[in-house]
Amino acid sequence: MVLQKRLDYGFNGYQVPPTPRATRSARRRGSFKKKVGENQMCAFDLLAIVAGNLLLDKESPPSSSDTSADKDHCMVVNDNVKNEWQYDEKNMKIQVHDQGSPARSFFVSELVSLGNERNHCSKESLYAQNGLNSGLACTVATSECAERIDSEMLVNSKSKNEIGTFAGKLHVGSSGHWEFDDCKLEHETGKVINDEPDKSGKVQCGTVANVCSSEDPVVWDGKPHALVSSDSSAKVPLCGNNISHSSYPSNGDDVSVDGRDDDENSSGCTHPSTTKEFFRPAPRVGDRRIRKVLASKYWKVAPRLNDVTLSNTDGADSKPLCHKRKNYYKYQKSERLYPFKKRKHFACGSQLNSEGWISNEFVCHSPKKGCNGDAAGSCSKMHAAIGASSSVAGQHSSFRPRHSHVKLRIKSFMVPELFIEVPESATVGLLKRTVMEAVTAILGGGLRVGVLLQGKKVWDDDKTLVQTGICQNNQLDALGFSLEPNSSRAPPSLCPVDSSFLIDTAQPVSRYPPAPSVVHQTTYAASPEPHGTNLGNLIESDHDSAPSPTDMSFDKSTTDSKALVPVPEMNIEALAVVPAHLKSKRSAIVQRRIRRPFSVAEVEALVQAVEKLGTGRWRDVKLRAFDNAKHRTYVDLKDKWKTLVHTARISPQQRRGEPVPQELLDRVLTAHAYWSQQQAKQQLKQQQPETCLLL
DNA sequence: GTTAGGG
DNA sequence: CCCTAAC
Repeated sequence: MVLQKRLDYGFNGYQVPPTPRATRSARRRGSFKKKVGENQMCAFDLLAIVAGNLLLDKESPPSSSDTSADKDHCMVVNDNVKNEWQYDEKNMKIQVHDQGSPARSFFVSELVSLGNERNHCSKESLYAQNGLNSGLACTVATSECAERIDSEMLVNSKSKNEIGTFAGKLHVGSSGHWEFDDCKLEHETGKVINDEPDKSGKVQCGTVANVCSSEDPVVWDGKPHALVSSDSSAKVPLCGNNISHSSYPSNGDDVSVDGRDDDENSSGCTHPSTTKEFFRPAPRVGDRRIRKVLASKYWKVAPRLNDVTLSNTDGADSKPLCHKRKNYYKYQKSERLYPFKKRKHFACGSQLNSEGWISNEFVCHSPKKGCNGDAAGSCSKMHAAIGASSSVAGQHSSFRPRHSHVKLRIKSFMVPELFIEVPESATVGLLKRTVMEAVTAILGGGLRVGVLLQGKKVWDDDKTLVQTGICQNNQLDALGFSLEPNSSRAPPSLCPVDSSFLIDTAQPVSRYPPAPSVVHQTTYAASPEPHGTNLGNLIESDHDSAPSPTDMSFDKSTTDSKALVPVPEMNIEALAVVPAHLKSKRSAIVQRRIRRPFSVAEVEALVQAVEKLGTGRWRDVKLRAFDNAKHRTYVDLKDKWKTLVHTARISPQQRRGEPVPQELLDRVLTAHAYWSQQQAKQQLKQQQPETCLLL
């Protein structure tokens, strides 16, 4: 049975994280200080800022809890915020009254919270093992909401597969930052704590973080909730890893950076989620209590190797972490997430449930039939609903009076279509996990933000908002953002998406030549040493990330006229399909590596190495020519040689992909023939003595 | 861990 | 690019 579902979160959108925060690295860079000034900010900056909400900073290792936080506690309870939130039902706002800072208001819609089953979190999930799966999104609930929440679900993180969702989105319409200084962590109790469970319409803020026990340590990655900050100041809202560390500059001028190194925290279950999501029960929604869930954690992918070491410098408690690390390596080795499998069953007729529920719909199985067309558009539906908001964040003007700021409010991001396949006998729990994995695959795949203006994609990152016209009010209405598979802009920890995808779809190939090969060729040309060279060194070590279109610098003369290009239909391939006939719960998540076509330079390097070393010594070839190309295994090289030989034998018309110079193909054939001959000779020599002995 | 070959 | 047998 194939289930196809499109997930809608809230208003078909990713949850907007209420609190833009800076990761430590971001704080180091001071990027959070960036403001959006229409006169100085270019499109790229805007992208970076938005992306900052979406992508986890790879460099930020999972942080531990802060001074006031007990390491062993998985639960973050923040009672600092209590009674400071005033929910304005009429306007669907939350007014924040903070000492020392002006009141801020947040648009609130629905709530999203995620309950993770504990064992899933700790044992079954690859993501968990990789620190991806950590805990709950925290929630802030009105008492009304709280009543609706199955307390068991929230309280007991061990519960089975409870994914409770209060779909919703949050609009943060302020420049303010939230600080949670007095968070306390409560071990093993994943309960939402309402400091003042009154029913007066006030909003309680309970933070549920990383619900897992210390025996099931999960590295909290500190991943911010995705999303969108409508913070008009547009400070890069990278998420701080630690709730207690989170110090969100409220004016962009001063950022307190906690110098503590969180990495030392090694006890399990450490990194509390800092996210808060405010919600109110969806009005007029009736009994829609549980909806889809997005946990912030899924916005982060595995940390880099050294990040994984996290916490572990003191050696204590290293065991679980080592375990985790091991898994992480495994994950690393298997490379990044990639669509689980090619879509053989494109959805023909997936529909959105108006409520955003997962409705299981049968999918037409027709393998090749033109479902592609339909599906192809789905990714482009990831566009964020955006509203130009002048109502929010008016405070900023006071900070930087010199520049007029562009104020944006991104209401939500839409989750792209998902295709899910589960056996009929699958349990609901499995279904939930499957969906979660699918979502994770997307989110974990790394996203970048595209900017659209009047339906057209703005490619030129260097243009200022003024130049692009984004700052104009009427244009703001036409401004949109899209989430797209990320590539180079993503931290390495984020899964790169097949570069060819970007090149093929999001980028007109003819106009913007694929960068990897460009890089290769230039580098290669730079050191035209003949034989004996380690060609691999000429090949950039890691082209995990192909430059995204936004990275490319073009001739200014051309970019000007092409700053706006039609939004290409996204390749549905970028979306994930979850095969749910899980052979085993673990292997279900193992994903195919992304396809990385060999560049001409790589082919040349390969040919040269094989000419020298011969076939059958792929490890040597790898070391010699591709030592720095981590993503090329010797098996890859062997396979490539295989295809090269095949390619050389077929007619040019039959060849596909980036054309390989005939000269190279000739060398391939020559070398292949030569080494085949050598091999035959070797075998003969070996057989000779044997036969002699036999005789 | 490598190699070879089928899928 | 994956998988796996064989070494």
